[in-house]
Amino acid sequence: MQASLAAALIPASWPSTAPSGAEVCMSDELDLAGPHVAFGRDEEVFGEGEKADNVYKVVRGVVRAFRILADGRRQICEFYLPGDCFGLEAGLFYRNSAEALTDTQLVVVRRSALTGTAAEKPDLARRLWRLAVRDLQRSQDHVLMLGRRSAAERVASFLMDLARRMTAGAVLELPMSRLDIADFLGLTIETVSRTFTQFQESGLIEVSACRSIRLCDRGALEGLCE
Amino acid sequence: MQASLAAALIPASWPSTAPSGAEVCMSDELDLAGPHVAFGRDEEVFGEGEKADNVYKVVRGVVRAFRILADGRRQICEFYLPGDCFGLEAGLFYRNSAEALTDTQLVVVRRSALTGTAAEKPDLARRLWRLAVRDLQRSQDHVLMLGRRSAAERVASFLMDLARRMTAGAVLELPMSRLDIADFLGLTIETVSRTFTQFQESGLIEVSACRSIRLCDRGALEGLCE
DNA sequence: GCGGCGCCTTGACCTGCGTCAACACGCCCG
DNA sequence: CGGGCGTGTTGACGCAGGTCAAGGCGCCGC
Repeated sequence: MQASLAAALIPASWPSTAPSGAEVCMSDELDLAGPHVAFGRDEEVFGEGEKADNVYKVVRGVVRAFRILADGRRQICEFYLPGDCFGLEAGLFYRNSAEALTDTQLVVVRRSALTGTAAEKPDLARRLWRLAVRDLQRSQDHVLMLGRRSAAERVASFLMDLARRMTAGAVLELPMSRLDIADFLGLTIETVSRTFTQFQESGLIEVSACRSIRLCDRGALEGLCE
Repeated sequence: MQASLAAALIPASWPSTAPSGAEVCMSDELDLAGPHVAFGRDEEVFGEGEKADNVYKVVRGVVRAFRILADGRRQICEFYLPGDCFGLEAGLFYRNSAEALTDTQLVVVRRSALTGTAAEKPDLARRLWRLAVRDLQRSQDHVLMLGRRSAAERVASFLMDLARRMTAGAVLELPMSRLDIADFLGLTIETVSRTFTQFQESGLIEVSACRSIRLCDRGALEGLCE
């Protein structure tokens, strides 16, 4: 795909022992610098089981990470938005597949460049760790949602999470299809669609184009997230 | 709960750049040394939202980590078995609660002892990272299971995972109740119970006492895990 | 021994979501 | 302009798993 990459690592100041502000601050824990690589709509970035040689950071566009069962059932684990890093594995191989949702630009860095310098740069090592822990927290939120929430609650959580991460104004532009949403939420497209219209009938949202959602009653939506 | 703790960190050799053997090797990535603390059945180790001052490692017994929704719905994120570490957070606070299932002994280490030395010990930093990444992988497996698998598949996966981690012989001694299993698998106790009897009727397992499960047909069980 | 309490199982019934199918609405291309 | 295709919506129906309720079984204390 892409040949050898010169990767520079830009360190930044880091609080030593005490962790910084309580919760998830999504952006820029890991400042990767390297060549930008473009991926087209639905293009594979890497596949499950491939050798995990590269680490990525989204510059523009959106990426889905997912796993597929033998019979074709798909579960999307995460959507990566601009600023998010992904592809850093503990083992030799990628455990998920990753595809661009839309035309996407990624920074690509050789994994060896990271793990190599991590030994000398404690700062970097700590960041890698925090990156992983934050992903873990998001994944555990996902577990809670899939295990114990109703369809309506899942859709509401999804919209609010996306709105927060995309720092949208009143109107949220969904970068993904109903199928992607369904596969993220452990539902079917029909249920997602019905939930949207049901939200619209209740005045929680307004679906102008099917990818443009106006969040009319954020309070009620928050309420559904618990 | 427990007073000030002297914590020693025992380093161990670590391959530098290349990651070791492909997949999850559960044990002893983090060698924590410190005082042992005992917890009784259903005793809380820490609660969601508390200050995350300690890190734990299971010596004996089992711990559940979980989150509870406002209306009481509970989702267990993970069971920690002997050798597993838990409670290491990126933020200031625990994001899950943790309770001992049975009488349990834990090694307790001050978090500051870890994060402090991590800066000087790249080895340790790398281990912290791998620990987090492995938890992440387990959590993503969990997501796949909750999002896309049937009740029977979930129960089968659960049994096989537990059998592997507990290195059981033919008979698996469940350390947890049906309710715990249900809350881990996103099901109800009734469904878990029915699935067990259905497995028994199909000859996959044999339930001698209700916590003792003989795995009669591992092949078939594996088949259900995909 | 016996009553009470946890935990588990089982049955009958219900419902939220999946399944299947039809149709609507762009959008592209001829 | 019209047909085809991809995507989304809607409706009718079915079913996996939830809910509710009853009862069994082991264990403990008296």
